[in-house]
Amino acid sequence: MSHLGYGCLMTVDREQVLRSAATLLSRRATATMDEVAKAAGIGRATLHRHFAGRDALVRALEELGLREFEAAVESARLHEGDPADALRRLVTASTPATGLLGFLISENQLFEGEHVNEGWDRLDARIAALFRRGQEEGGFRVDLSASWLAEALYGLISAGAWSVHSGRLAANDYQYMTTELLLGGCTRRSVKE
Amino acid sequence: MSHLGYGCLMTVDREQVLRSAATLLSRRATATMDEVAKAAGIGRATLHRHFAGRDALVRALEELGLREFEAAVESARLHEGDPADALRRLVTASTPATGLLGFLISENQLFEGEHVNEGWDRLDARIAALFRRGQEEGGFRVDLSASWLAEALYGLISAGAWSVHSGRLAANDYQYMTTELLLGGCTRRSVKE
DNA sequence: CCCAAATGAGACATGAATGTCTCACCACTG
DNA sequence: CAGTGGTGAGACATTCATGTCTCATTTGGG
Repeated sequence: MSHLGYGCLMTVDREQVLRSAATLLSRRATATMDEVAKAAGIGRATLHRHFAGRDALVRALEELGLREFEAAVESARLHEGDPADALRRLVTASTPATGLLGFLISENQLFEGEHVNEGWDRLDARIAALFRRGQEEGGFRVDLSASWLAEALYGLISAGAWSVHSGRLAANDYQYMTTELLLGGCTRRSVKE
Repeated sequence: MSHLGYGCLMTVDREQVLRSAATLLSRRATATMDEVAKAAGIGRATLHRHFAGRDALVRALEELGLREFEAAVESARLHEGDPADALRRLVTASTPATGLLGFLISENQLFEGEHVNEGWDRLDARIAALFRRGQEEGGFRVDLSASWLAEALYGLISAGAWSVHSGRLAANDYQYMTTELLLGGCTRRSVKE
């Protein structure tokens, strides 16, 4: 039973499989189960033993990504201290999940009519609230809507994840490049022009 | 012969089909040809008459998106005047193509090993050159690499396209939100802190 | 050393999407 | 008022990914 995850010697690392799957699927969503398996370095049969099917795989991806991002949001304590610092903490804490997030962000219509993960909406609201707080406390510009800033954050995370994976951006630079660009864009200028 | 495109009364608007296909596929890349057809408001048979198959459809998408983006880059005259203004012109000129770009940006591994569109690389280089020029002329910060700024631009275009399509961002605000965030992030501060 | 558990490779059946075709219908043309 | 060209709907065969299974092999534990 590798059911609850870690441990269980000799068994496939479920999370590792999901991470490589996310990386592959985020840039070629039509990839075959066989390709997903190969990308994870396992056999297709084994992949099927862990995930009943493609749907189950994608749902597991959603779940893990959401769980990790939620943990990141939690640990970043968005409501405390300087909003800019809170944003930095968020980017730092979510760094390990960028691969999964890249997938969830770009493919966000995974299951047709389905009530788009309420969990995601909740996190989205908390992040937008951070930007709103920054605006109210005077540090962030108010001419860029909080919800747009949240969307921009997702876009930059996604772009950063891909840049790192494709070798155009050093992994060590990811956090700085992302936070600086976003903060630079949403911080109010001390002086006009 | 609707071969060369526009005109031809009574015939399906090829570009319109491609645009709606891009919008759909960018958020659910596994969508069926039938769904693509319905999204475009035409029958599956008609879709097949215009595009030999799924591959042909995607390639046509690539082609049109690249062509439109190239035209935008061209008309923006990136090497002239203030780099910030050039960037504004680019965002403005590329606005009609955001739907297509959103697809091409997120799904950029469309055909396995294939030489990633050299056309795209060329445009990418020109855009990175714009940011580099901005850095050399002193207007843009140099601690964010030009290639990262280019990637960030793509990410923001993609995020903006989706925000507009999903109703979270007014179409009229798209250009302002995108350019202001990016320019705010890459412009050097007149005063420290 | 032997057993249990998990894996990889492959064969196989199934099903869904694909691609092709026919036919009736409508719009515009001459 | 035919005639032409494009279309939608549906039937159909086919392909290919999927999902299930078996079996040999490897790995780690008792």
